[in-house]
Amino acid sequence: MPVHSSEHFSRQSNDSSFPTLWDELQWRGLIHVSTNEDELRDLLAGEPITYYCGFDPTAPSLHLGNFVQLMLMRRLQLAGHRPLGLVGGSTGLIGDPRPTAERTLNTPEVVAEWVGYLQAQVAKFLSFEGDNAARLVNNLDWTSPLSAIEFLRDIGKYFRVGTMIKKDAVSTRLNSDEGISYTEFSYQILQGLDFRQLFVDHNCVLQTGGSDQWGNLTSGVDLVKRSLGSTVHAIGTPLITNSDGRKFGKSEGNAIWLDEKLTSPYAVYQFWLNTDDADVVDRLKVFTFLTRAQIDELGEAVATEPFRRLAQRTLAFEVTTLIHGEAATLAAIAAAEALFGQGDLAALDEVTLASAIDALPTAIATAGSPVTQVLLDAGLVASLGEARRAIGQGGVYLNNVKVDDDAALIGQSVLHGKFAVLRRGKKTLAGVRIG
RNA sequence: GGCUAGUUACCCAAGCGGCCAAAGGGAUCUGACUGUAAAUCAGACUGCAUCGCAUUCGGGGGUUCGAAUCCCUCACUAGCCA
Repeated sequence: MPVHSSEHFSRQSNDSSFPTLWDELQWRGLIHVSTNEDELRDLLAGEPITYYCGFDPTAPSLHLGNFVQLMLMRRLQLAGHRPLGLVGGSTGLIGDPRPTAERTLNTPEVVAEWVGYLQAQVAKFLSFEGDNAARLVNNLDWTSPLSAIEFLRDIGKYFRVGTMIKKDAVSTRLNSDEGISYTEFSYQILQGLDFRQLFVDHNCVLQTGGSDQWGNLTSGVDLVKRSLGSTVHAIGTPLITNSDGRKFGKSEGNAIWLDEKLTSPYAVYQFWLNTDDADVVDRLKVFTFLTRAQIDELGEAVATEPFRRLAQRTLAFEVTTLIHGEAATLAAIAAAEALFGQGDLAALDEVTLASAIDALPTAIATAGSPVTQVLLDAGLVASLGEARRAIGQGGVYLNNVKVDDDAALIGQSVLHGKFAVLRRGKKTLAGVRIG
C-alpha cells in the first residue's frame, strides 16, 4: 500500500461552514440521486461508516470522469468514514452495458494488468493511515470461486428479469438496433453481488458511483435487502457536462487520463485552464477542496474581471496539483508561461526552454526536415495533406512565427541550436529537438 | 427454426447501376474577433498528389464496360411468427 506524507493531504478538508457533510456535498453538486436523502444525511453525520466505489479496468488508466468519484470518496473519508476502493477484476471481464454499443472483451491478462494500474491510481487519492484507513478490494476474489450453478441458485433467484430489463442501461440497448448480449445483461447482477459481499465482509453500507451507474448501484441495494433483510444506501453523482453541451473531460477528442504517461501534467493544466467561464465555478465546487467562501470570491472575479481568468488559473492549479503534485504543476505553469508569454521565444534561456519543451509532445528532426513532416511526427496533424492544409490556412507557427510556405524547413529557425517550438492554431504546441 | 427489415466515413443519416470519395446534420480542427473563454462568421474534414491517382460504403464471392447501388453467401442486429 502506498503511504503518503501528511503534507500530501494537508490542503484537503471539508468546509466546516456547512451544517452537515450532506449539505456540502449537495452544494458542490456531487449528488444527483440517492436512495434516501434524510437517512443519508444522518448516516453521514453520525458514526463512521464503511462505503465503497468501484472502478472497472476497461482502460489502463482512470480518467477525469472517474476523478469525480475519487473526489467524493476522499470527501467522505475526510469526514471520518472508511473507504473501500474496489477495482473490478471480474466486472472488468464482463463490461457494463454502454448505451451505444456492445463492448469488445479484453483478455484476462490485459484486465489483470489494468487492475494493478487502477489500484495504484485509486490509492493516490485516499489515505491509508488512521482509524478510517482505506482498503483496496478486488471483486475477482469473491466472484472467481463461484460456480455457474452457485451463481444461478444463490444469487440469480433474487433477481427478477422484469426489473433487470427496466434498468436504463439495459432498456436503452434493448430499444436500439444494437441489442444486448446476455453477458452485458448480467453485469448488474455481478455489481449487486459486490455490494452484498462488502456488506457481509466489511459492514459496508454505502456505495457511490456515477448516476449512469444508478441501475447497478440499486441492484446491490436491492440484493442486500432481499437476501439479508438489511438496508444499505447508494449515492449517484451527476454526469459532468459542459454548458455548451460538449462532452466534459475530452481534449481534442482524447480523454484526459490521470496517468501522466497518457496525459502530461502540462496537458492536464491546459485542459483546466481552458474551462469556459460558464462552467468554471461548478468545476471549482466539484474538483477542488477550496471553501465555499473562496469559490464565491472566484465566481465574483469571473463576473467582474473575466480577462484575468483567475478562477481558471486557480482551478487548473488546484486540480493539477491533486492529480500530479505541486512540483509537476509548477513546472507545467512555468512551461505555459514560457510558451504563451509575450516575449520572443529566442530570448528564453536554454534551461527554461528545455523544460518547457519537455512538457510538450516532442518530435525529433534535423535542420533539413520539412515542417510538414515534423508536424506529422509531433502528432499535431494526422497526415501530410492536413499539414499542408494547416499551413495554407495560416494555422502553423514555428517559434511563434507564422509559416507561410508548405515547403519550409525546420532548420530555417532553430533556438539555441537544438530546439524549435511548433504551434498549430492558437494553442496546440509541440516541441522539436534537432538531432 | 421461419419470415421481414437492416449493417454507409468519428456519430446520426441520405444514396438504390455510371454525374459518388459518396447529400445533409452533429462533433472535431483551422482562420477572423477575443481573455490560451463563450457566441458569431468563414474554411477544412480518406490518403497521396501540379483538376490526377489509390483505398473506402459489415466480410467473402459473383454479374456488368462500369456496383455503395443487382445476385449468392457468411457474420451481426432488430421485429414478428414458431
